[in-house]
Amino acid sequence: MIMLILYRSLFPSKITVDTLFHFHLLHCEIMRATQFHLQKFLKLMSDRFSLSQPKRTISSSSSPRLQSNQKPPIPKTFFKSNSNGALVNLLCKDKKFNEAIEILCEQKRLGEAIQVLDLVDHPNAAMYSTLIQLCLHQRALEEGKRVHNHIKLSSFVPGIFMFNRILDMYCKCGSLVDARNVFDEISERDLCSWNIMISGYAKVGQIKEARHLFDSMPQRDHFSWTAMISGYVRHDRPKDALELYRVMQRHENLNCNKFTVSSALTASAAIQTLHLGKEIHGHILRIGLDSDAVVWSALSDMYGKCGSLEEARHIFDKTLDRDIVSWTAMIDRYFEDGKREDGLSLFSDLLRSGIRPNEFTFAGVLNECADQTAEDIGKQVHGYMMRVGFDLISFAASALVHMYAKCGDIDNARKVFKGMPRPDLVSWTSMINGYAQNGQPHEALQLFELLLKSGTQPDHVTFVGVLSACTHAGLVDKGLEYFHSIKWKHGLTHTADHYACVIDLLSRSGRFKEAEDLINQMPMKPDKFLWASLLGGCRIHSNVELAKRAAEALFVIEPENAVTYVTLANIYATAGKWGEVAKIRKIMDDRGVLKKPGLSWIEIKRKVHVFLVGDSTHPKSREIHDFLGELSKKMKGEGYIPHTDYVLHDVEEEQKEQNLSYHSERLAVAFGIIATPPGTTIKVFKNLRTCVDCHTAIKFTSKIVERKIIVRDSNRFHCFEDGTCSCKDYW
DNA sequence: CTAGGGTTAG
Repeated sequence: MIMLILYRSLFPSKITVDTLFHFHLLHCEIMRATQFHLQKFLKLMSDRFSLSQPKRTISSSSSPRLQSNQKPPIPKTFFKSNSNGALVNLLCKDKKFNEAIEILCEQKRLGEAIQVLDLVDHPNAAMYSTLIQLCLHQRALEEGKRVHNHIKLSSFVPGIFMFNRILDMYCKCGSLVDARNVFDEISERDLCSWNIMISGYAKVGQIKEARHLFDSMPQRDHFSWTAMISGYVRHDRPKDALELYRVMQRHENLNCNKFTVSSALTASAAIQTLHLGKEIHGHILRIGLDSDAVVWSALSDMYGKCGSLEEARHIFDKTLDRDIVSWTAMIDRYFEDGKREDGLSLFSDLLRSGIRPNEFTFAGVLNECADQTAEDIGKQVHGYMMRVGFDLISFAASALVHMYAKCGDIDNARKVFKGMPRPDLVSWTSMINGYAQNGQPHEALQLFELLLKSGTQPDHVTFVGVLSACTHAGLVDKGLEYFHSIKWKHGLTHTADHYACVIDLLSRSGRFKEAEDLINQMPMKPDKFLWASLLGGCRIHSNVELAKRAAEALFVIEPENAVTYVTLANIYATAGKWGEVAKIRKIMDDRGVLKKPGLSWIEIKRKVHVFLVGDSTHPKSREIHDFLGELSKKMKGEGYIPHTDYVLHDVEEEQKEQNLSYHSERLAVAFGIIATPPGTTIKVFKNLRTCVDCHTAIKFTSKIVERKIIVRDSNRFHCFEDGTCSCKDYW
């Protein structure tokens, strides 16, 4: 339609192949253009053609000339023609550089926008301003420096306004050194310059410098105070923040505003002091700031963190102009408090309210799904996100990857990941971890190599995934290589997690000497994860002496954890040291250590079925046990020998006296098989680690019933297929 | 849109 109108108005009497061709080109441009740009484009085109209108009427009789004179000027493409390329080219040809820069900046094409600068003889404040703004927004330090240098070399003399913008840009890009240089260069700093500098320092945690400037500045306004207060809050110094807040209140000429009170509220939430928060709440009511959505959010945050969730909800319900942030905060508050149902129900209220959830909302709900391995809900959220649209470069996208990976749906995780134009480090890490946990350690390592090639800098969390992939793949030396590369190649510091991973790696393969050496020379105290890994390794290789050392360390760190006692007892039992076994039993009784009951669950037709060990409460219990009895016979026929040599079972409270008592995962798997059509993949979740016997039994089961069976235990995913498990018996 | 607050994963 637009094409037709444009065409008629410009070429009322003539259609030639050439003009049609041009219109085809224009059409392509228009189709790519956004609504906003379309208007600009049309205006530009009509300006152009109205100028040459007289010629057009004359030439309507002689078509050849019309074509040569009237050709819409489509110059050689200087700028990428992916969208609005021709428009930008036209604008540049017309020397409308301002507009060209504006359009490129709006499309976040920073590099090209800076290129335009080089075409301009005398760039003006507007151009620089737009560019600096975008650099600031994109946190593009290098580009920002380029523009800054351009300004320095040009004839343009920046005013204080421009200086402050540059200052802010450097601060936001995290380059406080550059910012400080600019700050020191400015001859006539205004209050704003000081405030930008202070908040720059405060934001990155250089509180000392911030405070120094704050103390030495000629005069302060509420911006200065608030910047300082929020700096303290952000960097874990809530007490200093509240102290400053109190001092500020004593200055009568200073008004607390919504920014100040929200920071103060965050501070009292951080030290979990309800009465202080209530005091500030009173203050807020007195000065009438209670209608602000952000203040509300801080208020509800404070009440939530100080243990008054109902009060938080009460305030939430009373707030009239709740924005999406308030909703998100309230929903997440429920999740934090373990109230998944309340959180989800508020989320569905939100969907009904018509307010569009943002990336944070999606991320919050998806992360909850990931924690709960609620893939079903996660998928629904994903579907909703597809309908309303979401940014593929956002928390939400990486939360999706995380959710699928955590739920063991590695295919969907990969699909989302592949769809991301520029996956962030968190997505890479989730994906690597996902592969590692889902029995695809080689894919995990391949992906890590891809990450390095992409130029993204891995961090300490990424290496946890990499090291655990090596562990799962049994690649001990490769793992050690990666471990050392953390320091010498990537300049990162080893964390306790890295040490725990390497100890896991070494002790699983029985290289205890190296493991001990490493423990003795590590710079921090070994944590419980490290000792637990070591203990696990000792169990595999029956290393009684070292197991004792590891267990003793664990008894100090977490005396209440039954797993340690049970594992140690098992190691003693395997070594035939029954006296020691009895001792441990006694210690457990004396200390009142209770074993965590093992439970497994399976979701079928949106209903979750939970099983305890030896459970017979399920309505289909009879069928389940009958099925397991039949299965047991077939398994024995195939060569299955039950593992009953462990006196104290791994982690579950159970006596394996008769075959009638099955571990919860066996029951869940059995139920899955009888409740679904042949061939359906069974997916079972378990809160504890699965035991050797069940692991073997499920391997047989997968072969006998010809099903893919996925069991996610507390450690990892096991994917059983045709008699083997993806973990290759290494877990 | 010259400075400031709340949600923030692996």
